Amino acid sequence: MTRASERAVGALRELILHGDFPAGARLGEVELAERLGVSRTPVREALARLSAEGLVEIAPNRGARVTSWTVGELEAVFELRAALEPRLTALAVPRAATADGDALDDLAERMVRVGRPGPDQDLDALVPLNREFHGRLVALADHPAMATALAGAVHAPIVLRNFHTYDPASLRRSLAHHVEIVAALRAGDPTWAAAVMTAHIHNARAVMVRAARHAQEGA
Amino acid sequence: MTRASERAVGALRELILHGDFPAGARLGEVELAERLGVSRTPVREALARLSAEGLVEIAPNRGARVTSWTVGELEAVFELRAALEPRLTALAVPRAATADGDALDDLAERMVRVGRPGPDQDLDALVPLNREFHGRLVALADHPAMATALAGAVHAPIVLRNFHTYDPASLRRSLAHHVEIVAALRAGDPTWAAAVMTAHIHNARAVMVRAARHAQEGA
DNA sequence: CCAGCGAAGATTGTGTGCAACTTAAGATCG
DNA sequence: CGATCTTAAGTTGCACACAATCTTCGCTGG
Repeated sequence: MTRASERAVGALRELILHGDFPAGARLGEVELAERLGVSRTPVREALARLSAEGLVEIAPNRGARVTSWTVGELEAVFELRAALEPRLTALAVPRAATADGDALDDLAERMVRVGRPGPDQDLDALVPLNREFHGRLVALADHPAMATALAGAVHAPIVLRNFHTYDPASLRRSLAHHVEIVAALRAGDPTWAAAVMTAHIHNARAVMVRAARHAQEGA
Repeated sequence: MTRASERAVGALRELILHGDFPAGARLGEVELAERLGVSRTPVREALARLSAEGLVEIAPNRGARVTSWTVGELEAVFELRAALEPRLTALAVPRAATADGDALDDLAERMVRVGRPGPDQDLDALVPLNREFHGRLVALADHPAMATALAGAVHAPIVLRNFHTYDPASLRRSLAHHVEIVAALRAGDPTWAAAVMTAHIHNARAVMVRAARHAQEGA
């Protein structure tokens, strides 16, 4: 059997990312321990690790909560992504083999199909595909320092259930960016790829900030 | 009394940064527990947190070791710093009050005095001053996302006991950079400050990479 | 002599009990 | 009636014990 703390980390991360625990929700240790079928010890370790990832916040003697983001913090996260992810994309270009391009192309195409308005549209299916796309790109860059620095930042938009907040034009742009990044990668042009990634992130930033502002005022 | 795990994190971080545990050294839990006067539980938590900071590496069922850096990883860390720290510096400029400029000026001047060749030179004294200087700049930027992303990277050079590896010309440049950054900050010019910070990091990178190469070949 | 195997020792992973702290409700006093 | 103190319930922090895993050393066989 795999390690209990390992399972706890994965399970809890999925629960949070999937929205079972909304932002700000309290994460009691005994509650999680029962739910995950382990004792409090691995739960504590899982919370500590997710805290390092930025998914939960731990207040001493007061327990853990799912991280909640102010508009300002959300903008800050996108600034960080804008600083790092284009660089990683550029690094990935010369390292990509043909097969990597094929895999990314497949992902980008599937996202376009699933994201296109109509009866087949499934915005929830976009989330894992998007994670996979960006994850593969980061892996190709083969730059652990930047990858870990980025890791804490990428979860924030996901927690906000992002694709439902995209307006049609922004969503179309976002999906087109993926396709264009693959094209730039296949053309072996890191500057092109990085530029599209920059645009991609700024587009996402605009969507998320608008949504967060709206949610904040609406509440 | 303050929390045991908190003390353990701080104490262990200082021990590693101070060089009591060389890179690659094994960190047995019972050994640390006895040394720090706590039980294994807070030690494990401390190791987990320092692992998130990048100071130690944990292998499942095989314990923790002080992170050791290959030349390639070291270069990667400096790439990350080059991507983030100039931005943070630029952000810090408009937020700095006169008192902040004074404090940074004081630090920069003390570093110049302590770093100047002669009987008063004390390269070990530079380490905490340098940490404080960069730390204050990061704090001024008031950008938690970037700050935490950077946190893991800044330790690496310190672990390598850096200032002893500087040749006189590079050291002089490095100390001059600090002074110039303060000047740019006082002039309210973020572009200037960011540019000097970029140069500062590239200068450090050249020194560290050369030293790491030398150490690797010498061993 | 070397490779592979096996058992003992050591170390990490997990469960559980108790102490310390936080928090919220109720009582007491102004 | 409102504010503050008290108290009790619940939760986290820590220590310790046991289980699982890894490592090392010795042994056997080729």
